[in-house]
Amino acid sequence: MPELPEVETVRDGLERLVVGARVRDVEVLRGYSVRRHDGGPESFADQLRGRTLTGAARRGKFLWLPLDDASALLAHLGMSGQLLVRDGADPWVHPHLRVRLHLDASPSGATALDFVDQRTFGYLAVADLLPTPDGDDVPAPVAHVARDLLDPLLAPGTPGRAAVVAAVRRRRTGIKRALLDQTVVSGVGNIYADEALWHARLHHARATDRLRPVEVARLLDAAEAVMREALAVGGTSFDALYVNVNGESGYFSRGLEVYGREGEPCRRCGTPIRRSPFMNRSAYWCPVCQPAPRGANAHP
DNA sequence: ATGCCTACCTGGGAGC
DNA sequence: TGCTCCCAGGTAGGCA
Repeated sequence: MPELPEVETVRDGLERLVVGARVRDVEVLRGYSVRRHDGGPESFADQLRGRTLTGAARRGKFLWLPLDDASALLAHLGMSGQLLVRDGADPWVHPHLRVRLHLDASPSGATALDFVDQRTFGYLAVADLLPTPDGDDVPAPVAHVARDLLDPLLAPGTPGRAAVVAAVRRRRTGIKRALLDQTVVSGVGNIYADEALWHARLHHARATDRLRPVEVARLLDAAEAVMREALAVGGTSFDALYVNVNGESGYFSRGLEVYGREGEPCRRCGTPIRRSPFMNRSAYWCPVCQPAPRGANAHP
């Protein structure tokens, strides 16, 4: 569910509310939610108990809280994960609560950090922080993930941004597949991919190696812009499944131009928006503004 | 090495 | 009501 703007909204909330807090105790209610932690649920709890949360960082859709011992609490929200900050003495237990960190010494008064996850595709883990060539540290499971379009090292006009354009064009696949590949550029998911392609007037099945550099550059600009707009209003929510750390929804669903609008008129040309099967999901697109390449029926 | 596909889960809503 | 089917914002791992 959450893409970069939603994860960044959560990161920002954690930075405000739980950095500086100490983990007093850990309850793992569903072992599967820590399956990517080496050592299992007991080890997960042991490595967190007594540690202080010293920051809140993010790359793409991966989020982590560095600890006071050169490791970090890593979170991926998957399709339905939430991190909710509690401050009551006896906080409500959400039906999909998977892990609860009991906190003390929190400057904001937070008493618990809850990991709630309906579909359980998300996870928490404690992992070592590894240095990158550019000087920042990332948890080991994030080492293969590319930087994202809000990263200063990928800002427009930088060599980093040009390298992303080249990496996209080097792929031998459809442009949307490349945009969703987190090892090419991270943070873009199904919603913002479709939005960016609509803004850039590109069909999702266009071959990467037949796009001109300027077309790819405009697509990346569009993806960055739409994610910044979404972030400014707290992200995209269709329902209570995506919420910030206070349980509140964002407002960007109002700003979506194509995603979820099958049959409704394109806001540029009035043509009904189409929905096509794509990677076991859907691609939403305007057949006039985003003409399909030849042979797109074989690879919709 | 690179690209594609499926599995991993739970639940809401539509259709019968 | 209740069953079945379809759909959902993601990623890793295994296969060709």
